[in-house]
Amino acid sequence: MEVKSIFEGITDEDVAKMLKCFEARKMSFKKDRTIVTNIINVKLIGIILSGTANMVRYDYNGNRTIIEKLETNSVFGEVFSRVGNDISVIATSDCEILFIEYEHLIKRCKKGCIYHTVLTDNVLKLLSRKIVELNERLEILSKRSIRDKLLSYFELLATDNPRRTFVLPFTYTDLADYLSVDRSAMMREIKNLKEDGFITTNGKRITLISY
Amino acid sequence: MEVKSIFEGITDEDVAKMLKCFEARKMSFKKDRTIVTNIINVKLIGIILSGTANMVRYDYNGNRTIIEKLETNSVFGEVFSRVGNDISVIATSDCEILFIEYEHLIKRCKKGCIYHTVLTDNVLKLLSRKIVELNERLEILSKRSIRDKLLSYFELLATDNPRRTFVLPFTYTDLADYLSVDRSAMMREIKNLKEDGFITTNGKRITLISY
DNA sequence: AATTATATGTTGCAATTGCAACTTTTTTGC
DNA sequence: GCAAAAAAGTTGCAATTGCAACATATAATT
Repeated sequence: MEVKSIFEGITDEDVAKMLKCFEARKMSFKKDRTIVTNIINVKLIGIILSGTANMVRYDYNGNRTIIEKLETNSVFGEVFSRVGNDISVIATSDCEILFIEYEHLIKRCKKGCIYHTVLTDNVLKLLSRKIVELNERLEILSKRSIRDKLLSYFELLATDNPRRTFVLPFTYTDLADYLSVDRSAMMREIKNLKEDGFITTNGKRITLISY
Repeated sequence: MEVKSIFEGITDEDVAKMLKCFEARKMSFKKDRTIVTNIINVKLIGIILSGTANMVRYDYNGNRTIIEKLETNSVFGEVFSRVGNDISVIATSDCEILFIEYEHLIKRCKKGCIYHTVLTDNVLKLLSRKIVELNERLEILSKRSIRDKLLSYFELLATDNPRRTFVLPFTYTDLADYLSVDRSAMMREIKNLKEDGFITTNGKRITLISY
């Protein structure tokens, strides 16, 4: 998840110049405050300089879906994340956000911003990475049972850890909203997975058991 | 869905030059043949020059998921579509596919391919568009009932049509695999939607009823 | 430290879904 | 135009899920 900044490979000095040219604006948000709503047609993108946030949607039944966890250097906005009129980004800790117009990022400007090529390459990589993440998410949501959703998400988290253990990046309540399932049904299924010997848990530390 | 070619804005002559430089390869596939399997770590991308294909996955239960419908000018490959070891692209009609190494698309080459900037912009747009599509898909799959999945997919298809009518781009069998639900349960729910006055159908032509 | 709020854990029950096993209709290939 | 294959349409039934309504544990706030 170590998202690199879109300014990777550009000196601080040059970044500062570009930001000025881009008319970038920095804003601060307290925990639990709404950073943006109704992302549709907003041509701004936001970069999280510090803090964390969730991108969420509430449907007409009042069900919350956590669309995406955003961390430092994460980027959000219409192009990067979502079209739709019911999406919000909510700070889950105190945040500093940098807003830039998307067009600036990809269009070469007339002024002296010579690093647009580097920037474009970085944006390309970021978009590719986003696509990979979205596909991972899709693979999980396309599973037909809560059990399979949990197992494929856990599998993803355990990847690259030989001990097949990991710490949930969510509360269990949030996990249910991330997997789009009922919380109590999910808890029941986690209990079943433990009883059936698929996992062991210790709070948010979960270990996948292999035979 | 009108996907523009990644070579949009470049003359045929120059495209031909670039393809040579890229060592692009054109291949033909008959209907129902497998175009690629196990996309993981394949740094090639494929462009559909003619015909249609589905990107599919079979899970260990034998359930098929249609990840994506691919049409003329659609692009697929690890960066554009999916990491994973169980994905295939299957021709749904006779197809011509152009294979190019991804690196060529985004790296400026030493030879005389002067249109890399245009190409990069096109790839950027394509990736953005893909992200939008993936998010639409995610919104559908995150719905908790078959009814809501159907309704939000239908809503998407009816968008921009004042008559709120559209033709399913799928067979009903495929639609079930696209929504990741059981086919017979889906058919039952479609019947319920008709009885409850949400939709009318005539074969694959469906009309959403508004009050 | 006490109070409040939030998260975790449980369970009965009703509704929804998936599965299996069919029939009927439509499409495809010869 | 006929036979075979695929798709569409149905239904009973068992399994899974969501909902509601709790109890308990943990974290946050004053």
